[in-house]
Amino acid sequence: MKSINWSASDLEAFSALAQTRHFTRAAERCHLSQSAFSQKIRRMEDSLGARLFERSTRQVSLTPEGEVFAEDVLRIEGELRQALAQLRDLAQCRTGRVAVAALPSVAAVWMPALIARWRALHPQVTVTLHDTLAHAGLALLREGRVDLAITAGGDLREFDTEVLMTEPYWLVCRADHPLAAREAVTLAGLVGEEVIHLSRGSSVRQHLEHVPQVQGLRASPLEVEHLATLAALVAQGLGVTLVPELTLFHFRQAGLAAVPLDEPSLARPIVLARRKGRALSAAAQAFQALLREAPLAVRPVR
Amino acid sequence: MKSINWSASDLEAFSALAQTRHFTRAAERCHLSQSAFSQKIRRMEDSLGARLFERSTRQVSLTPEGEVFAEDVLRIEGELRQALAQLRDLAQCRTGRVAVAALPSVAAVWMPALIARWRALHPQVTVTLHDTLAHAGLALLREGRVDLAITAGGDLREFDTEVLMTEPYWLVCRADHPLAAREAVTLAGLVGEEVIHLSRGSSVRQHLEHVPQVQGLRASPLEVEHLATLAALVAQGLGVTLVPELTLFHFRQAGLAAVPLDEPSLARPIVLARRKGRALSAAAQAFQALLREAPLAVRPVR
DNA sequence: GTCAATTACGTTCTCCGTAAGGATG
DNA sequence: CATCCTTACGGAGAACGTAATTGAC
Repeated sequence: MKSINWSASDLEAFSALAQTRHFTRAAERCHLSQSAFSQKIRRMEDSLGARLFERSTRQVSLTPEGEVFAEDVLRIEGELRQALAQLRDLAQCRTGRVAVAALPSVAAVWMPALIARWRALHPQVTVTLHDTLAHAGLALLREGRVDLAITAGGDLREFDTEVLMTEPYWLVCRADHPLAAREAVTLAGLVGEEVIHLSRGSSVRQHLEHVPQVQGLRASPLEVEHLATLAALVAQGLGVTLVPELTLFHFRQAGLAAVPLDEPSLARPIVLARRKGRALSAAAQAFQALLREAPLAVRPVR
Repeated sequence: MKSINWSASDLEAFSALAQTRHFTRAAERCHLSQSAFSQKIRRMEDSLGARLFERSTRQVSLTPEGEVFAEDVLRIEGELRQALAQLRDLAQCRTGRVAVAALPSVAAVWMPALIARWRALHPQVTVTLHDTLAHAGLALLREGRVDLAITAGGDLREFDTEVLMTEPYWLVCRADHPLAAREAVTLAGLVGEEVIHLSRGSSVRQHLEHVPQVQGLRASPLEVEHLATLAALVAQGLGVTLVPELTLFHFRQAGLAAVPLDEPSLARPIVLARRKGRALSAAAQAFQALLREAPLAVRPVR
């Protein structure tokens, strides 16, 4: 009546015998010798203090207790199998979900191709993309609503971070502007230009405000919330503007020109943030790996 | 990444660590050395190809995959425990049910005390008692509606049988009948008496019809279905009757007397019948054991 | 420096396979 | 007598414990 350590193979052996009602065939199904199989069943019965099978040398059948047990075992076996399979699938990114928050510019320029690659690699893993401003993205991360946040600047001390890429700025001006034809410009070359800024809530503006040389430029009294508006103002000839590379797609229109700003100090870091002390899911790890190689593939041109 | 044979102790170890988040304490809970415990967890992770826990030497926490698995494991562990417990309970007659069919006389005379003993021994095991005539009882047995049938005679070839007791017959007559005072009578001593029989459907009558000496007696033209009617007819002085011992309780009334019939050949066997080739449940086995000793305790007196 | 998890290594013990035994039709 | 389950016995490998090692705070 000694207690044994019930294992999946025990359950399997039991249900094989319950179904076949034949030791030899059940043993084959379990890839065991008939003798070992017999011992296995015997050990189970001993540990329970109950016969599970009624056997003569010619006939094997379940006892009433065995029948009750058979139902339970069949169910439990399936659940265990399913739990293990689910775990394997999660670990191998054959199923699961990953949620990412990204700045709108990142979401619009960088993510689409990346998500396309992701879907090719892991078609069964759901990706949820939140295109949010920096603050909102970090809030989602803090609450655990997303696994990863891609942001720029801000107070990131509560998170684990890594810089994915540093994003250069570009000058945007009218196509007929004297600077439009230049290969590159510097901040010094912008003295006298009227610069239209985004409003103070934007991460771009916050970044620019920390750069003394930008403070030295002439700021337009105009301040807008949206890049589309900014493009229209510049197109109208009301000034020029400075924007990070990833936002350039807003300015690809007739009448506007973009010129690289040759100011390494101004490049803004695009940061990947994770919750501190929290392990990433396998899917999130895989997505992160993709993020790390992706910047190499992204080179927006003028 | 080698596959292991998942056992109950593995699930237990996992859930212990998931709850305590501390290897040393979880190992204690599982009665394992901390080292063995650590290896156990490692083997599980290896076999899954997935980390279940995120550990530093100071901090242990579940990975996202581990959390998913934890829910499953907790449920499965409980179900396995419950299935094993239920089986043990069934085997030890700590729960369960047993159904018995018995002749009305057996049910009325023998069963009540026996069931009382049963309930003292196995209070949680439900007993269903069907007090049926022989034919109906065997039908219930054949259909598997009862585990055991207690009957007398009939065609029992399709069942496994054993004789529980052989029941002597008694003469029942008026108290003022000449034979009433006798210590015992024989069939020969009944010549000339008018004997009232039960109707041909009863097992008693069928049994008596196979005894030549009874055929030699003078049969009353009266035939009744019920023993109570029979008692009334005898009390009225319309004849005497022959009944098995277990039915005597119907005749314990003023004006009637019962005299042992000293005819071993007439004793009718009370038979316990089981379905052939079917194992009995533990509860049914225990009930059967009680039945086997019970006849010794039953000695109805005059 | 202490606490806690991992690694190393020798040992124990479970479990399996081969082979002999026994029961049943 | 053939089939099929059980018992006997020896061996391989899994799992455990002690002890040394590594790592974090």
